[in-house]
Amino acid sequence: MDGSLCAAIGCPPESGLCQEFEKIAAMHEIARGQDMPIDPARPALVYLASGAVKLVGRASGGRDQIVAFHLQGEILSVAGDAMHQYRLTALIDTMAVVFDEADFLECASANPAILRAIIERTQSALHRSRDKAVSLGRKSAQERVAGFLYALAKRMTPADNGKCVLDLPMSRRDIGDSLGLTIETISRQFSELKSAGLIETCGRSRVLLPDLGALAKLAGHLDGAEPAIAGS
Amino acid sequence: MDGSLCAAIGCPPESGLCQEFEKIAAMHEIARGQDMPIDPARPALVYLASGAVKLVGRASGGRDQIVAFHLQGEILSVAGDAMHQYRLTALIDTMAVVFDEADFLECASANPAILRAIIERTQSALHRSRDKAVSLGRKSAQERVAGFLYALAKRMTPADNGKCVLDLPMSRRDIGDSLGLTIETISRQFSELKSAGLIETCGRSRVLLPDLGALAKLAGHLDGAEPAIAGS
DNA sequence: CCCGTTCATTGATTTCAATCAAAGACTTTG
DNA sequence: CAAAGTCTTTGATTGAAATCAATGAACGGG
Repeated sequence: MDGSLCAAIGCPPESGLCQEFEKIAAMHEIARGQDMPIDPARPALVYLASGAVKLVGRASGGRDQIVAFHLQGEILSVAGDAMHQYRLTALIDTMAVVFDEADFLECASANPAILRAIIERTQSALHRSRDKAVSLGRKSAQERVAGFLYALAKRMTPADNGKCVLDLPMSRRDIGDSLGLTIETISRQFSELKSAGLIETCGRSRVLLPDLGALAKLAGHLDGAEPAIAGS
Repeated sequence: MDGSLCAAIGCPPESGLCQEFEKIAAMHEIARGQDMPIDPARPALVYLASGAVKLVGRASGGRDQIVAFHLQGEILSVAGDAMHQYRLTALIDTMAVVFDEADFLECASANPAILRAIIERTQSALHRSRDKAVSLGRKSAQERVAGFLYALAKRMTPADNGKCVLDLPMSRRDIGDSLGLTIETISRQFSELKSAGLIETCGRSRVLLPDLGALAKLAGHLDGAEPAIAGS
């Protein structure tokens, strides 16, 4: 391993714990577009040393739903006993370290800092998943696309609040699979946002967002009190 | 407190840790239909000593999406910094113990067993949330309703595999808000399932499921290999 | 540099669930 | 037990996104 896992989870290098983890770790080099082998019987923890992946759930009929994107340095948990079947696919060439969850936790038991790091990351994933559920369950195509671009901007360029430029690391299909929409709908929404002056595109992946605030508003998020209705 | 929290998270009664937790705990008695006060600025951990709650996310325009149901004995984490606004509403009279998350983890740091219990519960919630995302994003109304009933049956009567009787603890509106559908659509799907002989209803809440296997099939879950298409 | 492939856009039509509207069933309460 | 209210069911219509179909733009290998 390269030690970046230890840095990521706050494991002190001098503790010798890294050597312990190394014993139970399985390294996987996954080329862009390839799936990571997952044993459904054994819950796994995956650390992304480099690269980026999508976690995809599949319903019958080949309908795919991307449940999360994960980037370099993140840790994710993959279930054993879920209703649906999941696979982890590399968006770009990726180096992943896979642990059997039980083994990892056994190993980490001595170190509360690591356990707390896992808790924190799992909770972030949970909270993002909940937000996704709200979007998927209750929002229009336009709101979902606007929210997607807004969230991506916030995640990739946290500082800039007015405008920003994005290089989308995923295809229209991936965006559709993430938002529960078809590629055609994604395309149409991009066109509408363009007409509305809220985005400009350049090639397939380059997007300019001139007014992040307006985008957030379109996303239909409820931040702050809902305007009161007169008489109620 | 009543000690059930310690039992739930595996905290040894003789350790004196329960007394520590008691210091940072806030008890809340919430009547059916009432919201639990949540401070959006402070992430919280909530233990349900008794009762049942729904965690509801709200988009603009008053559109509600139930993100999870939680029952007696469960622990849930409520975010501070989410895209949407969430509230925790009691389905029945509920006794909840609320902790500031940071305080709780500080207190639990000495005890890896507690941290592992939190990890396990958070991961279960995450995995269920992912399954929900797949349903919300890619499934028809019929599949969602069938899947809902199937999952509820599995959760409430884990032993019986053939048929079972449910007493729905939530209204049609709650089911709709959980599945991203309207009450009318829920009602229509119930009627269709009735005609198909897959459910029988008795009053508002009593439901008989004579064929759990057929229900699972209708739910569109992908368990096992997808049937190969000839020539591909 | 050009051709071929893949990916994205645009248009026409269909479909599923939302919405609008009304009637019927179950509870609760006086 | 009756009345009031809430929750549920059913029906008619609308609407947003899926699907079907074709064109057009970007990338990559020869």
